[in-house]
Amino acid sequence: MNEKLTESLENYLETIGMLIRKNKIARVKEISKELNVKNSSVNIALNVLADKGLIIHEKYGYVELTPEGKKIADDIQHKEDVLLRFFTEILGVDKDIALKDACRMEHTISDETLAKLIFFIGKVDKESSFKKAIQKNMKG
Amino acid sequence: MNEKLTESLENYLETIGMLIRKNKIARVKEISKELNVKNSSVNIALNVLADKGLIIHEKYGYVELTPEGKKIADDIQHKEDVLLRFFTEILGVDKDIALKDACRMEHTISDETLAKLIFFIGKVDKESSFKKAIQKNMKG
DNA sequence: TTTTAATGTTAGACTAATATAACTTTAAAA
DNA sequence: TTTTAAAGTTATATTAGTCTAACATTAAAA
Repeated sequence: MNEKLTESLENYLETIGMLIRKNKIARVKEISKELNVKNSSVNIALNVLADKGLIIHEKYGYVELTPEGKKIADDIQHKEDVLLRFFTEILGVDKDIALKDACRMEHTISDETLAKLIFFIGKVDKESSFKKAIQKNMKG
Repeated sequence: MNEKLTESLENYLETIGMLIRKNKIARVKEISKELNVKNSSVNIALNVLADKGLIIHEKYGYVELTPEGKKIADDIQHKEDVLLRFFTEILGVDKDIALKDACRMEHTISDETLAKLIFFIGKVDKESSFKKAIQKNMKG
């Protein structure tokens, strides 16, 4: 059951989650626009995700996430958020570039490394001396 | 000419570079062993890389990198090294996990983010108070 | 020098992800 | 209520990367 998804399928799930958050509903057209693919490609991916029990998609209807699908979508979104924060707030990477990097790396970072990274960001936030040292150091 | 390589082709180049560094020569068998693929898969990839002018491979002979191929191989290896150092030395990730993560992320990190990361690691190394703060903070 | 094991190559098949083009359904405008 | 444009679907094709199985070459052992 817990087969690792491909990067492509993870992106579909994440996008569906984002659209539902933003618009309440997710439609094929919106997904294809977001991912820069054709409706036909979306349809094929949706069939695969439905087979895996991660979405519900009735013909010509909206796309919904099952609880399991939502869990995965949220997990990937969380990884993106953490990476984005690290790149922008600590490394000082330009926001657009940081987002692109986060969107690609979110599929490959391990849970262990993610946990360490979250811990690191937390420490930086909580301890002002540490934060100042970083900001001072990353400017020059 | 400067078409972006696929992750798979990048891995082949990087592996060829590593084998030449380690053994002076790179052979199909060694590449397939390293990447956990079959010889036939290696052969197909080598044909593609040769077409792109990144390797030289005469039938039944060793595999060599062209200057352009070596440049790409070194570049990817460098990205891996930087990521590995960050994960192990600063985040404190277990070495095996850190290496796996680095090997996947080396294909997606941008030059901009890499540069910032190198700068960050350099600062941590040079300023002992900063380093101490990080080590102290990452233990707990 | 011949035989044979190891290595390398080629042909053909499969999977995943995409596209185009033709067709269907839905829903909004006339 | 009918027409039509937008959205969704299906069929078919292509590309990249892999595999297995059959075949070829090399080099080492007999």
